[in-house]
Amino acid sequence: MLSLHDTATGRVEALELRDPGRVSMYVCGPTVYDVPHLGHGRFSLVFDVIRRYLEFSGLEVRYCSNITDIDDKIIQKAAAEGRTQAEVADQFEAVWWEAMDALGVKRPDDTPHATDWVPQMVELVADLVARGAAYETSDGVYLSVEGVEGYGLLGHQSLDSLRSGARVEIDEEKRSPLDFAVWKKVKPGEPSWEAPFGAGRPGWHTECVVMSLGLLGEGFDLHGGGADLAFPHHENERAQAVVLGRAFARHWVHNGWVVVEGEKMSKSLGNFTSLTDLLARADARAYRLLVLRAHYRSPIEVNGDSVGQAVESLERLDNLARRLGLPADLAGVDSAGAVAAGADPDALAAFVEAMDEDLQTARALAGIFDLVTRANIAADAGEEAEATRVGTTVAVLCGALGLPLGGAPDDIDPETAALVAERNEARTSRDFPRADAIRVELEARGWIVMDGPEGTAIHR
RNA sequence: GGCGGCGUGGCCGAGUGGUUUAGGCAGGGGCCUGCAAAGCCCCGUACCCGGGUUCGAUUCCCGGCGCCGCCUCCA
Repeated sequence: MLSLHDTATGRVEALELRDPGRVSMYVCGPTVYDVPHLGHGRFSLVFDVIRRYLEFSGLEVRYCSNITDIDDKIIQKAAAEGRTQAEVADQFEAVWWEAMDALGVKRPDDTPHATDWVPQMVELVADLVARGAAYETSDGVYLSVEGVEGYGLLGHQSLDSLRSGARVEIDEEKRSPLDFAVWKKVKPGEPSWEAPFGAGRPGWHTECVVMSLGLLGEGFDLHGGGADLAFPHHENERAQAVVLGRAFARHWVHNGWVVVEGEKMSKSLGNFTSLTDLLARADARAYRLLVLRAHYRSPIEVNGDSVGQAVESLERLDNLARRLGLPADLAGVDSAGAVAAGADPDALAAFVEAMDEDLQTARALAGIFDLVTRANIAADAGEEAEATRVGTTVAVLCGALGLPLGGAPDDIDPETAALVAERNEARTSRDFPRADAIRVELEARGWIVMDGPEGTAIHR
């Protein structure tokens, strides 16, 4: 069974499930006000890999990830561009899914939108007020964190130290600077919903409590997101659930940053790269490989060099697939089916061991590359059955990680095919100057030429 | 100020109290090849600094130095 580092306890813990055999996970999705950046790509890939690995392990997974489609930034953007909040949100949500599809991130089972859950949020806020845990001010409704048991669990801070370090601006009406808005009263020109405590819109921290509990139920298994969401976002979600006496996430998982020259990548620093740009420039699998190569909680450096290195190492995988004619995608195969599909049981066990231990994808990947070497050795020796067996293992394990293999045969136009045939003739008749000239010609047309015992093969 | 993380060979990036090595990329040498490409083999004597624990530390402890993050509705 998979163990993961739990932000709440600070330790690696076995994932103990609410319902044996079934996993419910909620991952905080994007606020759709702009194109996604590399950080969004990383968390999506990390949790996609967790999800896929759980499925590979034979568990039934319900994966839920929200779209925040009402928020200050969306409203600001809409106002600046003379559009509605919904238009802005729709536009960037479309961009989001396009990027996710390109990355090979499986679609979540549920993609709740905040604006579809407002009545439930109003109900929750009313409940918080009725319990005396939240109070109304002139601009909204705030949750009082003072009485919340265990507040600071995810931030690993006591209430006192949080209070002393608080950098939020002073709001005279708030009882504590740490209190957060569960409802924001409408300002002129803003979209709003009716509520007993005044028209307005929900605070960010409220949507995820309502939607996660609403879709996955109390005590769902895993709640995740980027490391900066642990505090205050997740802390505040948890605070609401605690006040309501509702069991919340059993495990908390957060992934590390994408960094640029050692610094956290963020929009405020202006050092972010859009995911869309990266995907336009490089094989999307390269980013997944880059993410898998590092531990999910470590920072990763993403730049032209590191992406380039990943692209090169992808070649090694694709070359094997091409050589052995491996299937591109065995993603549907789980660990039980892997051996039946022809995978090596020992390699499979090593993979599972690495992954189970807090998702050591780097170690798992190293194992896969060792298999690539083994498969090539077997193929060199003419041991076809062994080569296929080991190669199939590579395909299965890559499939488990959501990393499809390339190397599928390319369509070759008739003119190029004629050149290849001519080159084969030239080589057979040992007319090497002619053969070399044709190779140059083929390469100029973007083909990679490989001569084998059975003649010339070309790809890409 | 509080809390947390990191510092590994040319680069990216794992891991471990000690035998033989993470892995990838790049580089050098060799095999194979008509020549290449791909593939295979070998190589460069890596663990920020100073103490301590230990038979032995890159790995544990303490202290430095450097870098980074969270404490703001940033993934």
